[in-house]
Amino acid sequence: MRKHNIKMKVVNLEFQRYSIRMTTTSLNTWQLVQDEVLHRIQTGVWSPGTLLPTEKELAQEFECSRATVSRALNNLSGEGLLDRRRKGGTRVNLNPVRRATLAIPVMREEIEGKGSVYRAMVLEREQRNPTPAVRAFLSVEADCPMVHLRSLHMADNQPYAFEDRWVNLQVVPKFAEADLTEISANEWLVQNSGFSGGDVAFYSVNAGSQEAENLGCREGEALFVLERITRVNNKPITFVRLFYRPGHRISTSL
Amino acid sequence: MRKHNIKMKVVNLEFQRYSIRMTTTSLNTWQLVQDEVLHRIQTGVWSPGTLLPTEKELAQEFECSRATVSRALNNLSGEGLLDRRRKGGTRVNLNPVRRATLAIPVMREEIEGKGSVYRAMVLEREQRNPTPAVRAFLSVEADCPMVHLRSLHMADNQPYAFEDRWVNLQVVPKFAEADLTEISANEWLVQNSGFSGGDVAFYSVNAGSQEAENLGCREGEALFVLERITRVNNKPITFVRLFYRPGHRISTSL
DNA sequence: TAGTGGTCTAGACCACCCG
DNA sequence: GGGTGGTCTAGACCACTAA
Repeated sequence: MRKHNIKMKVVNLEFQRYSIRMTTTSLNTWQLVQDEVLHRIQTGVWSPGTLLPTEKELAQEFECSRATVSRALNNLSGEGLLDRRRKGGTRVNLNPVRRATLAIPVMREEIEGKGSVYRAMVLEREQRNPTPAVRAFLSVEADCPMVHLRSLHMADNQPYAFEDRWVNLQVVPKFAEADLTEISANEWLVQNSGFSGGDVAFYSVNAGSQEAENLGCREGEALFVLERITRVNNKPITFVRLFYRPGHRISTSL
Repeated sequence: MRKHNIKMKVVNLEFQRYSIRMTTTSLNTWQLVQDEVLHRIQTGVWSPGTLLPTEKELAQEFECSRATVSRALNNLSGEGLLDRRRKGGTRVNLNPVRRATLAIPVMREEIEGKGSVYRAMVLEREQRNPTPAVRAFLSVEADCPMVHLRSLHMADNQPYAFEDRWVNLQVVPKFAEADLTEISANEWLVQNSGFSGGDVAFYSVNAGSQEAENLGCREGEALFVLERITRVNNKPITFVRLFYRPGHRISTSL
């Protein structure tokens, strides 16, 4: 996309948003194309359901290569704004399913990132077989050796999150001797075992007596819960529930 | 990346995972490269902190173009596994910050996607100025004309989520006459106004009397809340809180 | 079956930034 | 300053699928 000597329509649109462009310093062609397409969608030039010109046509209009147009459109498609299919062309999604990307950091970084001092303490640690509920969740055998941990994550010496974790010793037997005074179970596992996938869920529960006691809140208070199953090679390696203190929220931008 | 006539090491690794490859039918070069790099990370060939070979070297090893290697590595970087910087090279992240991508669909699609019948009812609709709390959230003036809506989303005639929404009539004046019997407020806004960005947050609250009554649950039960501010052109257009019925969870895979 | 987007290449130039 | 990744191109072939 040449910055000068360009079609009238594009010049106008670029000019309208020049103040924005000046600040964001987006000089890349694919970003300019993406912004321009986004702008046309937002202003209704291409309303929901509209069939966009082909990549080749857009490449001609913007005077850039098809690959560059493709990158821009694929980005918008990844954000849920466009629906692209071979032969069918590219359309503006009727109901743009926005996808929110949440970062799930290590607890230490989450807390230190807020400027607080991180500290963790292991409250309870036992080696045992899984409870029936845990067994069902992880689909492991009844006699599978596991470590059950309860820990507390502190921010500035205030309870921040209560952790209830099961670790599968069949997959990571060395965890039985892991020293968790320096690093947390999560950090140990990240550094000492692979990682291939898992599931995350968020939900909300009323605090039980155990959570209330450890988090220093009333029983029954609504707690935000992050639940995660981590697998390596399709074998469940750990199952963890993180009960955040009341008022915790996770947020992101669209 | 040629499938045959390839270095011994790669052949071996491909062979080890052949059963997986057979099922996933990933024939693209960039996917093969990505899988291979992922595999080397997971098996510790490239442990956390390790500096990877340059794109050019990897392109030579995999016998493909640098652009293809670049795509594979950039994908992994986007997933938080790699840290890439010019001149600095590509490293395996020490603490892989996993990013979970959550889809935030329109309520109708969320419910119909579960095979249930969707129905929505507007419980209350009034035109008024914002409360101080809403004003602070949206940073609008005190005399900004708004519509305050309370609605209930039903799945198979059971309460599914309770919605508390404010719409900024300064930005979308036509909303004042919107007919919300056929489509929901969200759908109306998606189709009748642009969209440029917003913030989403998830948290958890105890059900108040209003939520309990409408969702048919006890007061004090822990509810999962999705809160969203949507903007067009940096002007707040709507602010919505969705209180899901007890037990609701959102989940995703890593 | 024809037309669209998906992928890949070889090469080029450039911006960034570590040493 | 030099080496890395970031971007871009022109062209090619291919996979999918709507008409």
